[in-house]
Amino acid sequence: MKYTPFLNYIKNFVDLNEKEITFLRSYTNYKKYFKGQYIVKQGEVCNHTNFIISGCTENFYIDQKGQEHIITFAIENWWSSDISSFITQKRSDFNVKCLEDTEVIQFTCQNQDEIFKNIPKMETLFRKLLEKALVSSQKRIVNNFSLSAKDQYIYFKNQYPNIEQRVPQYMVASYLGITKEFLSKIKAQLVKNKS
Amino acid sequence: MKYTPFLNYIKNFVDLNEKEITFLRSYTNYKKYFKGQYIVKQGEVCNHTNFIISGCTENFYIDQKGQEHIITFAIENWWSSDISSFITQKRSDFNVKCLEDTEVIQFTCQNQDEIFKNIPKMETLFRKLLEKALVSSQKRIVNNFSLSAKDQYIYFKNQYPNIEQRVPQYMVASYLGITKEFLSKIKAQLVKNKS
DNA sequence: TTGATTTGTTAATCTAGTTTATTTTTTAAA
DNA sequence: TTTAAAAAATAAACTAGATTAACAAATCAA
Repeated sequence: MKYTPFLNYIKNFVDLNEKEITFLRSYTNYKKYFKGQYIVKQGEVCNHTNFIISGCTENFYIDQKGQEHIITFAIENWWSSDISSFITQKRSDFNVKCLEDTEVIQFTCQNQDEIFKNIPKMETLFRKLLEKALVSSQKRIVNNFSLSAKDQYIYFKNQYPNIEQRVPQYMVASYLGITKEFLSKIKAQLVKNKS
Repeated sequence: MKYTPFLNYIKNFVDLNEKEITFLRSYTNYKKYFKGQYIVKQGEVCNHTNFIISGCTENFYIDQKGQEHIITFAIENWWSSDISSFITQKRSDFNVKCLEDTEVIQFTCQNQDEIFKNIPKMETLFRKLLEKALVSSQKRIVNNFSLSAKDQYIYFKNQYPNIEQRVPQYMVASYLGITKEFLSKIKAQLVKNKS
C-alpha cells in the first residue's frame, strides 16, 4: 500500500496505535508528481510539508543575477518543502522541483497542527527532526567555513553516496556553490592523485 | 526577580498558568557566568540549553589548522548551546564563551524532557523556535552562496544592529568567514562610497 | 539516423579574498 | 599617567575559485 514506506519510517521513531494511524492517514494525503514538475514555485506559498516515498527532488532558488543555486536534494525517506514559507505562509524564496517521478505524503499547515494536537508524539517527532535538520544545516555552514571546495565535494560524496549517481554533475556543483568547470577540475585532480 | 525576563519572553509565545510556571522554575536553574568564562568547551558534552537573560556569548570552534571560527553570537533573549552535543550527549565540536558577564536560565536534557511531558505547550514553543532557527540557518547558507563579503557584512549589520558595538571587529570578520584585514578593507570602501 | 539540446571537459585569463608584514590606534592595567 | 598589550588599518604579493570560450560526449526528439 502507498502509505507503507511512510508508516515504516514513523515506526523508527514512535509507536502509533491503529486509531492514531487512521487519524494520521486521514489528515495527510498521497500525491504523485512527474519528472520536471514543481512541488513549490518561487513566489508562491508553500502549502505542504512533503515526505518522499520515492523519487528525488531539488530545492533551489534563482538569485538577482538569474543564477540557480541548489540548496538541497531530497530522496526517499527525506522531507522536502520550503519550511520558511510553510511556517509563515508567505511567498516562497525557493523552488522544489522533481528530478524523477516522485511520490509524496503531504501535510498541510492546518492538518499538521491538528495532528500535533491529537497525537503529541507526532509533535515530539517533528521537534526531533527539526533538531537534526538544524544540526546538519549548521554543519554545512561549518564546512563552508573550513573546507576547501575539494574537501566539501569529498564530504558530500561520503554523506550522500546515493545522490551523485542520480543527478547531473552541474547540479552537484551548484549544491556545493562552485561552478561546474571547477568541479570538473577537482574530479580530474582526484582521479590523477588516486592512480 | 531573576526569572522575570525569561517569563516575559515565554509570555510572547504561550500562556502558562501559575502551576506551570512553578513547574518550569523548579525544572530549570539560574546561573551567572563572568566575562571570559566558558559555558561549553570543545571536547566536552554540552549539558544545558541556555536562555540568556543578560550578557553576550560567542559560539566558536577551532579547526585543524588552529583557526578560530565564530558560528554565532547570542545576546539577551536568545538561546545559546551546542544543540548537536546537547541532543546526542556526545562531545561538543564547539565552545560557548562569555564575551560579557552573562546570566542564563539553564535546561538540562532530562529536565527539558520532563517539562515537555508536563507542559506540552512548551514543546510546541520549542518546536517553533527550532523552525525559526532552521530558517535563519538556511538563510545564512543562501547568503553565503549569493552575497559578496561586502553584502554579507551589510546584511549582518542590519540584522544584528546591537551586536557590532559589543564585540571586537575581528570577531565580526570571523563570523562572516573572512579575514579581519579584508573586513577592514570593506569598511574603508563603504566609508569612501558614502561621503 | 540525424540533427539538436543537454551535459561534461580543458585551458587561458581574471578577481575576490588571503597572507604576510608593518604601522597606528585603542584598551586596560599598574 | 605611563606603558604594555590588544585591536584595527594599510599595502603588496599571492591563491582558490570564477569567467569565458571552444569543443567533445551523451542523450533525446522526430
